[in-house]
Amino acid sequence: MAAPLSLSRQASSAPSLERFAGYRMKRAFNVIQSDLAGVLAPFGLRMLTFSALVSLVDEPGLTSAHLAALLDVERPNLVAVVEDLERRGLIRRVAVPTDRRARALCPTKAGRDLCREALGAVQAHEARLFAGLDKGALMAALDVIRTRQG
Amino acid sequence: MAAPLSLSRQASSAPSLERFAGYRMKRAFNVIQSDLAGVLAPFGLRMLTFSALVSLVDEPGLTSAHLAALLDVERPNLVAVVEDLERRGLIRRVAVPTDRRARALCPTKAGRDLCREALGAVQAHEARLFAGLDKGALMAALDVIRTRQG
DNA sequence: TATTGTTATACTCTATAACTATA
DNA sequence: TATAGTTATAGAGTATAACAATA
Repeated sequence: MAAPLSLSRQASSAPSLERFAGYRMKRAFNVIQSDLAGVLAPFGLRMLTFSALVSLVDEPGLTSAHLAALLDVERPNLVAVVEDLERRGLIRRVAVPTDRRARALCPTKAGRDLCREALGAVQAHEARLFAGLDKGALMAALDVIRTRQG
Repeated sequence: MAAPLSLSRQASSAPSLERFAGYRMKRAFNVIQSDLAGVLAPFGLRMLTFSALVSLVDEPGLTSAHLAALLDVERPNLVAVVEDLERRGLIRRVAVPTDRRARALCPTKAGRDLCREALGAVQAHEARLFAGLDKGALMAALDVIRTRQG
């Protein structure tokens, strides 16, 4: 595939777009995301469902609202996720004695088991993806960016 | 907002999710993306439109298919983008003598001007966002990830 | 046969508005 | 009033299938 017209004024070896970390990040994140989707698919999990399950195994009893705040998504987006997890017997919705509106989300044994397996697969995936890279430094940089809204 | 049930078995100070670079990257990228959208909005540009315009200023005469390959998106997704850019007089579609199917996409003076202004705003934004960080190292790491599909 | 640009379409992700039942 | 969970909905973003014109 050659360029149809040679209108380029220079052999611009450093395209402007590539000078933006935001652009490179988007491209890198696309790779990670589609890769990760492939890793999670065999478990019947998508990224948000996986994140929710892991969070609930870490902190059993969270409500939907707490979970939404933790994962930084809006509450309505968790409805389908929680329903999916419950329908598959991975979590239970437990009545909260002190607040009849709320439902504590608790992982079942099956949920904890699936979570452990999926975590292992994701860990293996990241080990491959970040081999040779300073993952700690990368994560630290990402955290700085994350807390720099505005 | 206190946890409704104290079912947590431990004061798990390092949540499993946070151990994944993919998760941190998603969160960091969300910040960058919404931030960047705010920077580009005053110019009437969205991320993909901005990327397309910058690419065309860098390499005038690219066809839609070339642009799609360059930006790693499917061709149909550029139709609306190119139409938008042309309707606003930022690019022109020039007939290609050697291939009557293709149309060379060429930025106009207005397009180059808007591109320069938007590039400046995005650069300023990134300077703020990455202040104190080793942007070069971060970009290098992102590139390694990007080329590590599968 | 293959490719360009295009249409139509669909799916994912995620946000807002508004309802209900509680608080 | 405010909050928890939910419904309905909408808007990005992006992908696939298929078509007409051209190669």
